[in-house]
Amino acid sequence: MTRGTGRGKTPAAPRSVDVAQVAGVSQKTVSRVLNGERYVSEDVRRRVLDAAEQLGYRLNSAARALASGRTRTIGVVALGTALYGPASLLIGVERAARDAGYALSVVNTLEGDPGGVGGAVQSLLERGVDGIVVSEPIDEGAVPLASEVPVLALGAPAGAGTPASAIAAGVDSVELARAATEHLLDLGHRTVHHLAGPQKWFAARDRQAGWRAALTAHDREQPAVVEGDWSAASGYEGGRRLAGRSDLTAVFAANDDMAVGLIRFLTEAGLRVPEDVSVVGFDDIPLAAYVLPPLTTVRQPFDDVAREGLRLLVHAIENPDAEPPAPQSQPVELVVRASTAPPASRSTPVRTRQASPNPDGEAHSPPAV
Amino acid sequence: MTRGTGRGKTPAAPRSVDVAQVAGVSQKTVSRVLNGERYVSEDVRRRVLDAAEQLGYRLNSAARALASGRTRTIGVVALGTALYGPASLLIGVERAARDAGYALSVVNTLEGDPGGVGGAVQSLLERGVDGIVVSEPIDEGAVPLASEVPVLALGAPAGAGTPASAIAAGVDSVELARAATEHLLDLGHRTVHHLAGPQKWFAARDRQAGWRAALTAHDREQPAVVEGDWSAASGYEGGRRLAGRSDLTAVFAANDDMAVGLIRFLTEAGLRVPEDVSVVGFDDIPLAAYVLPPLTTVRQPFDDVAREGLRLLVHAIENPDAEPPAPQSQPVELVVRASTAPPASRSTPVRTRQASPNPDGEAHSPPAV
DNA sequence: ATGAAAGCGCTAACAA
DNA sequence: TTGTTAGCGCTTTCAT
Repeated sequence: MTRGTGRGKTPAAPRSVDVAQVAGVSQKTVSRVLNGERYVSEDVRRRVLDAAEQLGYRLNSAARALASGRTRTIGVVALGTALYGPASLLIGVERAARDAGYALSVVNTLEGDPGGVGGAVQSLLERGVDGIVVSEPIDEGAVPLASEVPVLALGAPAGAGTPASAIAAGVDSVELARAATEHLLDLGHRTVHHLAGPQKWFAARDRQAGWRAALTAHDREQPAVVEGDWSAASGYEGGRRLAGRSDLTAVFAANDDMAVGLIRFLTEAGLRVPEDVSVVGFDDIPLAAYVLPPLTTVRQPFDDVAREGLRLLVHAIENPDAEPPAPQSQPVELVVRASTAPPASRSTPVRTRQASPNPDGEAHSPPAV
Repeated sequence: MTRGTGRGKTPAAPRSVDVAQVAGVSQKTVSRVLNGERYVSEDVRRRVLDAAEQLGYRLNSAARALASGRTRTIGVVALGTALYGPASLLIGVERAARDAGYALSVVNTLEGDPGGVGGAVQSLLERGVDGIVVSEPIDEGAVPLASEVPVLALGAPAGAGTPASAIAAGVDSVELARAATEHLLDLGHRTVHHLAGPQKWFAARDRQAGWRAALTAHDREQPAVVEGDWSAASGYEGGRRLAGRSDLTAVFAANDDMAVGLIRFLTEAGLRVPEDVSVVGFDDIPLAAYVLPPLTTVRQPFDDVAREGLRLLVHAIENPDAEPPAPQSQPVELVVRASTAPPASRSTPVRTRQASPNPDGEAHSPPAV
């Protein structure tokens, strides 16, 4: 195999030997400079860098990976959803990885795909990643997170379903959910209903647990939970199930999208938000402040979570033996807007309109503003 | 360097030679089987696969990449935003790449980072990617898309600013925007105002061009464009600038988020949507059907776009010389919901309320429902 | 249809 | 502080 030195179209990319030759040093020295190792004179360093620049040299990371056994790549197993939470986490992970000098290889698992996570992890290992991030894992029986590289479970509670070898990081969703629920209780509501996320998500369970904890702490009744799938559509449907309850004055929805769907249903059913029913969401999506009414919600510091998780992962990669550094907890931030109010303001219903049968409102019916 | 055969913790991963030995064939034959090459007897194939399974063999893709010069990896340069459009495109790209047998390496560029795209492309080339996708490129002077591998500009119009070597794919945003605008004209509005996206985005320019084309075709007046930054917040601000116009009965917003912010402002300003002002968005985000009023918008087939773009890219990677296959165009889909209506219905203003000074509505003001 | 040998471009160990 | 020598685990010629 001749390196296309002939007059082919591509003039063969320069290698580190070429740089070495131009700089008048050995190839190993070039390697030293490129890796920032110690014991290189400033003079030599300059010459090497100049030569590299002059030749337009670019490191071949496949060769480096083969020789070193490391790829400086972190694999991410994500869910392949454009939901605000997962998407934000992915962005945070990418940024943190890049800052730490790692590239990112992303594999999505279709939800419901059996063995999806396992297969994704396998393909990443084949790719030689140095570490793996499983973002927003869902609990589908045994998750095969055990592997020869460190694994970060982003959004899973430590211990729950994850093997001890895995690192866990995330916000304390339980605490956030509790804060959301208590906000409603503080406003004077007797109890708070819950529109939950799909229970195979750890995130959904945590939020439900936080809601339950708040009610328990205040010794309130715990209404039956209605479960959605995170979508606004399911929030709308959830509204249909909740609207009939006689003690419905406050709802904690497990995410903002469902809260929006819920509000739409309640509004169409003639219930005013927040006069008749208060609603709290979760996430603080960018639209939350601009829907009508502006949504009271709980902010998730996705960027901080991703950054913190990656710090732990990179530490585990680069110090295989050392104790993991102490995780830092993230601050709770409740954002109070206009979708919550004291229950007292239940006066006379203003409008009474039937909920439209088609949630899309494709028809030109007068809008509910 | 001894392959950790000593009694270290890790028992050294099996290599293809090991598989060959177990199967009783040469190492090259193992390679043949693994790559699905022809001329391997069914018997040998079986033996090799069994041996591989038995040993728990996993291909070392760094070695493969070094030897073959190909990584079977596609690099993606994305914008690092959780906006629905870019996020959806990324998901589509990942799926399509995986289906085609390619892994994905993702690099985000912070918007406003000078030379961001260039640097990202460099790092991907260093990583040895076989092709590059630049998602939702923005026009910041010369985009250095020229490179030794095929580049797909996803969301850029063919030709505009992209070198000839690049492949372009995307929806025909101009056509979609024209359709949105014509929907409003068809309803009887004399003209349509435009809340545009940031003009350095190709997507924003295309939508504006489509809007202008529709007005020109119908010989209508073209009101001054108000520019936002895609966010609901900027839509709200845009509303402040638009609300004073005397002929404001219809607005085409360049994306759904801005439309939502705009509607919020108009509502607070005492203008009803759609009775006083009709609003059309762009994207059809999942929430579009559930905000109040449900948003008339134009659907972008992100998944189709990504799939089609990747088809072209993979073709270019695997057939460097061949002509590119003909791109398929995507269907226009206008989703009519409740935020648009004929202008005639302008009757008597019902409420007249000042726009609140704080867009977040943190106060417990009665909601605008 | 299968095998032998060479080498991809780098880093790791050991010298000097 | 710098250089020498071996591989890393595959794919690629070229034989057979």
